[in-house]
Amino acid sequence: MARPREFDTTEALSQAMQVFWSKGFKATSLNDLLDAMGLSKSSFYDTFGSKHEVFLETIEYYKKTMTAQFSGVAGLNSPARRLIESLFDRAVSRLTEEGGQRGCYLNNCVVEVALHDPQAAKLVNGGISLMEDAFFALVQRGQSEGDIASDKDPRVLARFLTSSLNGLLVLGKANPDREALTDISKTTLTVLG
Amino acid sequence: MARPREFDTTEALSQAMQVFWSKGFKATSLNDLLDAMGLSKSSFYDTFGSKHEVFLETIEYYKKTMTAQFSGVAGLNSPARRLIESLFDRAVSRLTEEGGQRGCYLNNCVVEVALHDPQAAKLVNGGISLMEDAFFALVQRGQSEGDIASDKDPRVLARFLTSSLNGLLVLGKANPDREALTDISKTTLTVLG
DNA sequence: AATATTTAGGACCATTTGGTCCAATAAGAA
DNA sequence: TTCTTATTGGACCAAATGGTCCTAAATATT
Repeated sequence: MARPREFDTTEALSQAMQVFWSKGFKATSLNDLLDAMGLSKSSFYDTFGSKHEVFLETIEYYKKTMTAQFSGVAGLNSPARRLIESLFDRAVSRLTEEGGQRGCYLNNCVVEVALHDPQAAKLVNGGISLMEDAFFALVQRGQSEGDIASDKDPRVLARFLTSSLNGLLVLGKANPDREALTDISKTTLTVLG
Repeated sequence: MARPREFDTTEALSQAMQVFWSKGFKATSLNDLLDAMGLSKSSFYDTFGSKHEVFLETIEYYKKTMTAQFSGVAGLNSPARRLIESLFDRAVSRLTEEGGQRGCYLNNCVVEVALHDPQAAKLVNGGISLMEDAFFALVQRGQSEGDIASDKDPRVLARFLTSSLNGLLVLGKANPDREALTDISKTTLTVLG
């Protein structure tokens, strides 16, 4: 029919997410977005509608990629307990790398907008549920593999792990002290039995 | 000498904090502040200098009041372990109350601003240290009272509790589900032995 | 070649932003 | 009473905000 789109929508979305992730929603200006996405104003509004709409889409996008990553990890043959440990290890490593203090995107979104942006809140909540569910599956597997105490409710453990990981990410954002973060991470994992 | 100040600086600061706490730094406009503080623009700038300066002052203010609260709690004769438990219980209660989802002010500040506002970051970090120290003192007391496992490093436990409380507050902000939060809280406390 | 549509770029918009400054007034201290 | 200072309120500011709209060029399909 006509001239096809020159840019990759998904790629643009991914770039938008990076900016929101680093600066937050409010602190990200339209120009920040256009620069990062490499779009003209017209293309931007034609394709995405508004700043807020892109924002919502980046949350969805994050959920998709995070889920993919998680189920990638969960699919490995390593014992589930090891996988859980490595998730925490990786969080600590990332936090102590240069520029690795952005934390979890969902986490950031919760804190900044959950109270005043019901649409975003709903999406973010869905994302956190996915996280919890991923932990749940891993915990169950760990229990059947004998590496995680079987007398504990896997749902409870999953919630605990989700909360702990978020706490770790916040604290690491505030102060990326490898020793302290490792302490926290190890202590958390002792709960698995 | 001359006409005395009509408003209470501390009270105004407290009101400013409430707004920042609810809306975040960026999303709080000057008018929001003036309304909440009950000040005219002139008084505001005469007394506080700028939006950013008030913001920094509210963090200091929060630290002061939080420390007072904490050491108030720590000074009670109840067993230290009970006090720790009640801190978590209270967090859960607050989160499940109507309008109680603002979380921890320091936590919010970390997430929104730590990466781009070094001054705020420093203050917030100090606040988190105070929190950790308060937990540290309580853990030590709990250990000497025999209610907390003595074979565990109190510093490590203090860090763990700080992280956990922050995680709890974030998750509660996202989804104030009493059952889930209680699960998390209880699981956290099992670590104390 | 004609048509359809995306592209970039910029003009344009009203609103809001944080902030300065001034004038009039109010009230305590000397 | 006089002096000093705080108060309010509003005029004023430049810059940035998110967003609309239009034009002209580019690029595909038919």
